[in-house]
Amino acid sequence: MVGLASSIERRNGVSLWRQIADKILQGIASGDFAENTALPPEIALAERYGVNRHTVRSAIAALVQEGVLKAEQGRGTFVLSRKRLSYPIGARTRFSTGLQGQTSERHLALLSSSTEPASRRIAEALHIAKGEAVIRLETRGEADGHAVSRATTWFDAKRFAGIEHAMAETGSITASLKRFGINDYLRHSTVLSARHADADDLAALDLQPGAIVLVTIAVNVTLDGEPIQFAESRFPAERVELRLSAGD
Amino acid sequence: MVGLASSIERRNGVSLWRQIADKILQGIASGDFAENTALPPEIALAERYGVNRHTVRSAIAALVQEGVLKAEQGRGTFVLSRKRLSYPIGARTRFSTGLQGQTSERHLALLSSSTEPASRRIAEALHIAKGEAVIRLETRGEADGHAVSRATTWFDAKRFAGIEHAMAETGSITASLKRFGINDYLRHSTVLSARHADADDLAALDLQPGAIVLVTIAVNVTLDGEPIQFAESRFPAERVELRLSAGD
DNA sequence: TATAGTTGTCTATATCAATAGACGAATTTC
DNA sequence: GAAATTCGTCTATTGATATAGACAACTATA
Repeated sequence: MVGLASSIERRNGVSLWRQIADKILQGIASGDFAENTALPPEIALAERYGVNRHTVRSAIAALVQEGVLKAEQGRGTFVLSRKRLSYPIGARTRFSTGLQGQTSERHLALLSSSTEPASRRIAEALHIAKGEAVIRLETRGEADGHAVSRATTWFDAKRFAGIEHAMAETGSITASLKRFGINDYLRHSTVLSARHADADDLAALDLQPGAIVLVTIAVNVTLDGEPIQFAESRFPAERVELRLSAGD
Repeated sequence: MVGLASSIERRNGVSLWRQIADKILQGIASGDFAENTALPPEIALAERYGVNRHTVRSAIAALVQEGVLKAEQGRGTFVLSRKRLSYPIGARTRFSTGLQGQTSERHLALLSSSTEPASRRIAEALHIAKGEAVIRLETRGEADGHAVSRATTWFDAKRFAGIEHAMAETGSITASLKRFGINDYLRHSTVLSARHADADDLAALDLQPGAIVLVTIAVNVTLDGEPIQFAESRFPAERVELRLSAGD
């Protein structure tokens, strides 16, 4: 659709094979390379991108490793089906319900939890004093066995004492908050950015180095506007897109 | 704030010096390295990231080239001030008003325009038949002389004939739509993703290769819900963050 | 079965990326 | 003025990246 010719840059800190791999991923996302069909042969790709066949092979090898492509000697290299999940963000953003219909199974896995003093930023967001105790949860969102998010969440430790146990049992923030008398809550604000995945993201989200993560920083509030949760979530850009609904 | 130890990955298609450069940028964004102060000396940075001093120097050289840092022999390397713009997205998303208060000057520059048949995707979004003529505008958002967005926008050619001239004159979508009797409009939907900048983005947004762009795909509608505009916008992640307001 | 088309493997070469060490040049501090 | 600190430049070495060419292995098709 947009289809602006975007060529390859050299000597820029990003190796050619990774740039080619990214272009192939883009091509799959944009529909240039259809799923379950063969990619153009290596020689054609090399010509198309103006690089050597071996460089294309390096890119393909990386994508085979990532599970995006499957190479078959003598036949061709095939695009495996891999749809991006579309994660809705709005006033009623919730992990599980947001992915309904796109996956058969999803839940939040609690990786670890701890209690720590609130940093200035978290204290401001939660309307508590700096240094007050907050509970920090490290979670991974999983859908059909694939990691789709990696989040760090903070709650006021006084008000939500023991929420880590509720999370571990239920695998759901919404269900855990119900135990503290909160039957409904709203997304107050979301700030969005993107960066390269760091080592923690790579491990938790099963990504290859150089991958991009979408980062959201959000505050959830009760219906009265009282802040209850501060969270930073990372989504693998190659597997997830964020859908913002106006009327939500 | 989150402060998870994120170390450096080797042999991954992204060179160490670019990874270090990205980490320094992150450090500036997160406040670890304050603006208008000196960075830790090269040897300290090399130790901190576990690489050779020369590798750190390569990273610094790239950031000096980008205008983020300034090195002074004998004194140190200094962080120049460069705050991320915070671009609000909601039902009333508009380029100019959204940045009010953060910049003294901003406008949309029209790079080029053309008329073309609507692709399936654009036809669906604008509720017209596939192949109908649409006007395509290529624009660059500028704030205080810096490029902050690069967008491709489509309008129904029948209804908005000549809108490219209005855009060129006014430098504003909102003002241009007024000439066609549209005094107000709403953001109907936004889909958000991220990827590495392509060659066109690099040139238009004055980025270094390897940079990340945030991508939004949006549909604007009249108050009656009639779609009038389809747009794909790219924002440099290192200079812009997107702020999503729930009540907007 | 023969041929064309495609991926897989091998060798060789040139350039880039990263490390290592030494020393020069400019600035600040004592 | 001397010393310490810090950035700038140079040489050398190693491993990763990229190109080039040749040929083997496998598949599909005429």
